[in-house]
Amino acid sequence: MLVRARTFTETSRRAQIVTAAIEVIAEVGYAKASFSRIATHAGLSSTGMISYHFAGKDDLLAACVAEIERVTGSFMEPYLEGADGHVAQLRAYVESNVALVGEHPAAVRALIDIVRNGAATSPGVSGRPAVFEEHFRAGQEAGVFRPFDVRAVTIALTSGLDAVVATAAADPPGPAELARLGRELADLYVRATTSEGESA
Amino acid sequence: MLVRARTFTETSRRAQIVTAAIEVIAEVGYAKASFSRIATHAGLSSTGMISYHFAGKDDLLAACVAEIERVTGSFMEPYLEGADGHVAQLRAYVESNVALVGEHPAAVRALIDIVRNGAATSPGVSGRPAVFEEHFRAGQEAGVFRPFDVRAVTIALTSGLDAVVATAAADPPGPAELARLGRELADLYVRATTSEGESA
Amino acid sequence: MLVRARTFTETSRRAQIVTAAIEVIAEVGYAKASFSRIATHAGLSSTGMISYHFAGKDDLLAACVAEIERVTGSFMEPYLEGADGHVAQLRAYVESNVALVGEHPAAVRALIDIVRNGAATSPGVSGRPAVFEEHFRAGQEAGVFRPFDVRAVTIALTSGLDAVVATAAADPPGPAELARLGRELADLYVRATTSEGESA
Amino acid sequence: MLVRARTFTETSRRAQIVTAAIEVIAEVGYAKASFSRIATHAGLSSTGMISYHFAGKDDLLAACVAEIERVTGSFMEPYLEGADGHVAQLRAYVESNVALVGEHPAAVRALIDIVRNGAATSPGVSGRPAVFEEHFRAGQEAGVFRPFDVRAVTIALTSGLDAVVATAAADPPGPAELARLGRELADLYVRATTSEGESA
DNA sequence: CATGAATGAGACTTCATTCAT
DNA sequence: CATGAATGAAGTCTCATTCAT
Repeated sequence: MLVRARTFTETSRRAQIVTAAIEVIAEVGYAKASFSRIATHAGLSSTGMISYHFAGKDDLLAACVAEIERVTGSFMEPYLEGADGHVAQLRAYVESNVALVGEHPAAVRALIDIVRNGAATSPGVSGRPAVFEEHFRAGQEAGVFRPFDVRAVTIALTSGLDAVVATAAADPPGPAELARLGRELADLYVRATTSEGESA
Repeated sequence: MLVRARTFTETSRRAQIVTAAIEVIAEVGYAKASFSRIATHAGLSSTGMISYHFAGKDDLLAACVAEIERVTGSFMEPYLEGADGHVAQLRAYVESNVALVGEHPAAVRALIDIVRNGAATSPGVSGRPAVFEEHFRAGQEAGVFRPFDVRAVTIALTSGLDAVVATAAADPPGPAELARLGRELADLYVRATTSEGESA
Repeated sequence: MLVRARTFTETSRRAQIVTAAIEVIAEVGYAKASFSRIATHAGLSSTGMISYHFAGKDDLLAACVAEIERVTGSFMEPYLEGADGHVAQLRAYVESNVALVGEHPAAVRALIDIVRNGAATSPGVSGRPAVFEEHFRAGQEAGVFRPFDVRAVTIALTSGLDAVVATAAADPPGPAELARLGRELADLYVRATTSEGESA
Repeated sequence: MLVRARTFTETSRRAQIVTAAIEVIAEVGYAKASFSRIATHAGLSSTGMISYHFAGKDDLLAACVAEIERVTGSFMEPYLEGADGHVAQLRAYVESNVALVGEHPAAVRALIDIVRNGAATSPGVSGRPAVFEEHFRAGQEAGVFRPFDVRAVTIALTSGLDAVVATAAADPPGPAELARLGRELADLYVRATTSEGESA
C-alpha cells in the first residue's frame, strides 16, 4: 500500500480545515490567507495542525480547489446536462456559473482569487481551457460557431466570465438579478462566437 | 512649493528603482515582489535605499503604475486618436493594447498583476471602467452598439482583454502574430457589442 | 472561555521572558530594551520567540508591569497593613518602598524607568496618583495633614520618592542604610505634609 | 589654534538646529527625537546637515542643554539674586523654576525629558545636585535647615520639582496659577527642610 | 492523532552616520 | 559650507514549517 488510507477523523479534520481555508481566502484574499488566520477561523489553536494534515500550502490549496470544484460541479452539472447543442451548452455554462454566486459565494470568490494568483494546478482548473477550446472547435466544425482563434477566445471569455462572477460574488445580488446578469453575459458570448446571433 | 523639488540624481534613482520593481513584478508577481528582490534586481545594496526614496510600498507601487501608464499611454494614444467612430475606437483600443505587448511586455504583465490584486489606486487604472462604460453608453445612444448592460459587459470585456494580453506577455510572439491576435479579439468584441457585425 | 487557557510550558516561558525583560530594562533602560537584547538575555535564539508569546512590545511591557506590581505589592502590603493612621501609612509606604530596593532592585529600577517613559497603562501604576491624592484628602479632613494642593504635592512627593529609590537601586546599599534612608525620607514627607511634625 | 573658530554662518546654523531640536524633544520626547524629525522641523532637507554641524547625537544634545540652561539661567538669576538667606533662596529657586514654565515651556519640557533619560552630562545639569547639597549643608550649619541627609533630600526635592514643572509644562496654566503652584511647592519644601516652618 | 512550542528566514521601516560633489 | 545620496545595522513583526511529547 503506497498511500496510507485516511481515517475518518483525519478526513473530517481535513474537511474542517479546507472549509475554513476557503472562507478565509474568500474574505481576505489569497495573499493574506496565512495558516494563522486559517487556524483561528477553524477554531484550531495552532498552525501545526494544518501542517500536520497537509504537506504544505500548495497541498492545502489543491484540496481547497478540489472541494470548490466538487461543490460547483454538482451545482452546474444539471444545467449542462439539460442543455442541447453547442450554443445552448455555452449559454448553460455561463448562466449556471453566474447563478452559482447565489449559492456558494465564498467558494466562487475563493476559487477566482486562487486562479488569478495562478496558484492552482488541479486538473479541473487547468483543464477548463482545454474543455472550452474543444467545445468551440467542435462547434466550429458543426458550423454552429464562426471561425475564430479558439485559444484566444477561450482565454478572453473565461476570464471575462470570472471577472463578472467575482464582481457579483463580492456583493451577491438576488436570484432575479443574477439570472438577468447570466442571460446578459450569455447573450454577449453567443453573439461573439456565432455568425448571426443564436440559431442552433 | 509644497513638495521639495527632486534633483536629477534622485529622479534617476527613483526611475531605476521603478524600472526594477516593474520587472520584478512582471517576473515573480506582485505578491512576491519584496523590497529585497527589487533592491537586488536594481543592484542596490539594501532595502533601506528603497525606503529612502519612497514613502512605502504603496508609494513605490503608485510610481510604478504611473510609469506604466505613461509608457502605455504614449504608445496607445496615436492609435486611439487615429480612430473615427465608436466601433473603430473600440477596435483601436483592443488592437493597440495587444500590440503593446510587443513593445513593453514587462510593463503590461506588471500592470495587469497589480490591477488583479486590486493594489492600484491611480486615476488611470480605477478610471478605465468608467471610460469604457461611457464609451458604450454613448455608442448605444448613437445606435452603433446594441443595448446591453454596460457595466457587466465592461467588466467582461476589459478583464478578457487583460487576460489575453497577460497570456501573450508571458511569452511575447512576433509582431505579425500579435497583430493577428489583436484583430481576432477586436472582431470578437465588435461582434459582441454591435447588432450585425461592423458597420460604423 | 474568551481566552485560551495557558499551558504550563507557555506560562513558564512567558515568565522567563518577562524576567529577562525586567532585568534588561533595569540594566539598559526602557528605550534600549529591544527584543533582541531581551531574547539574548533570556537565552532565546530569536526575537520571533518573544513575538510568539506576546502580542507586541506593549503586551510584554504590560506583563512586566504586572509582574513587578505583584512582587512589590506582596512586599509592601504587610507594611501598609501594619500601619495605623494616615501619617503612619504614609511613613510605611515610603519606608517599605525604599526597603524594596534591597529585595528587588531590578524590579524597582525597571518599573521606575517604565513609569518615567509614560509607557505603563496598568491600573496599579496609573492609579497611584489617585490613591495618594485620596489619602492626602482624607488625612486633611481628619485634621492630620495640613491644607495643601493635594495634586501638586502628590506629584512632587511620588516623583521624589521614585528618584530616591531609583538612585538607591542603581547601587543597592545594605539593609541598615536602606532603613535609615527610608526613615530619612519619611521624616521629610511627614514634615512637609503635617502642621507641626508627626503627631498622629 | 587647536579649535577652529566658528563663523557666523556656522553659529547661526547651529542655533537654528538647536532650537528645532529643543522643540522636537519637547513635542515628541527625547526617545523619538530623531535627526529626521529635527531636520524636518528645522526646515532642512537632510539629516546630513545636522551631522555636519554636530559630532553626533550627544553633541547636539549637549548644545541643547547648554542653550536651555542659558535661557533658564537668565530667567531665574534675578529671582535668586533678589533673595536673601538660605530659605528665601530655596523659595526663590522653586518659585522661579515653576514660573519659568510660563515663559519657556518647550525648554523646560525638553530639559526635564533629557535629564530623565540621563542623557545630559553638562556641568549645569550634573552640577545641580552639588549646588543643592552645598546650599543645604551651609543652611544646616547656619542653623536654618534642620539636620537631614542632604544627598537624599536633594534628590527627592529636585526630582519632585522637576515632576511638578514637567506636569505644568505639558499644559501651561496662566501666570496666576503658576505663581500659586510655585508658592505651594515652596511652602512644601521649606516645611520639609526647616524645623518649625519658615523663620529665617 | 494531536498539540503547542520553537525556529529561522524574511518582511518593511527607521535610524545615525558618511561621503562625494 | 552645504547638500542629498547612500549605507548597513537594528528595530518589530509575521510567516510556514518542524518536532518532541
